[in-house]
Amino acid sequence: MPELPDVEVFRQYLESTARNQKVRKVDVRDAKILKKISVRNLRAKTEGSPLGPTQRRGKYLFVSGGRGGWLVFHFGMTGYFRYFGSEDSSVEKHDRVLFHCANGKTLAFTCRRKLGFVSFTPDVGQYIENKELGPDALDLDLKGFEERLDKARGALKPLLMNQKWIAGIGNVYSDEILFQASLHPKASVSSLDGKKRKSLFRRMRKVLETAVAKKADAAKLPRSYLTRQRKAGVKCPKCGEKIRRMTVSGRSCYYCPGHQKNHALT
DNA sequence: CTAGATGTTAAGGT
DNA sequence: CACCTTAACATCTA
Repeated sequence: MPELPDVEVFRQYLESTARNQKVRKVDVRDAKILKKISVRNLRAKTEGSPLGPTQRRGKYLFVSGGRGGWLVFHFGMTGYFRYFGSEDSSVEKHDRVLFHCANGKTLAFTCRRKLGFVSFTPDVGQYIENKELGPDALDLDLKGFEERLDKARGALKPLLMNQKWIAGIGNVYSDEILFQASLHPKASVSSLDGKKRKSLFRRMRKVLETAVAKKADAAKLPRSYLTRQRKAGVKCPKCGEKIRRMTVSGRSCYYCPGHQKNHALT
């Protein structure tokens, strides 16, 4: 479920495992997972250098590959890292790129559906600019958030998921944030008064911080969280109403009709 | 067998 | 031009 909290956990995982390990050999098992770089070039840029430091912006993870620039990881819907020693584990079916390190261990970029990718950039700032990524959702203060709200229009859920507006929030956490803020996913930005705007910001931070602290594990989230049981028909942990499913901008959206009401008609 | 699943983005429409 | 929606991507599971 790679949204901001998941990617932050992947970042921390890499920092506590493969960080500073020199890459001995890069094994690209499926070249289609590479974006805008050839196998040959990736190897030339990465082999012989240590991994890290790391940097994250929204759902994008950047890992310094030494003097040549930065590895870029995007996890799509099913990506994650595995770090293993040849003894306790081995290569699995969906491992797409393997970073064999000098210490004998391997960092695998695993991605079942191949919607994620591995890329490379000489300049992180430039990469972010090209993608037009908005500020990281955990790197924005209330003032900055309100300034961006001033420029925004339309429904809240698609706005939260718009990576150019704010980076890191996806389908699951946008539902959770709106659930916690008691705002309807289709409520418009213009329907928010000052109090609701502030509440949305606070809940956004709280949800993302909590998710990171719980290692992005849905089962470990507080009982009051929608994400623990994100499906239609279950009882809302806040008000007891039945959780409902609807489609919002092409994605399935779960919400509680009991405490997330849309007062502004559209 | 079919529908749907956490993300991004190209393409088409308003 | 800006914004919104849909389809496509690849693969697995309910």
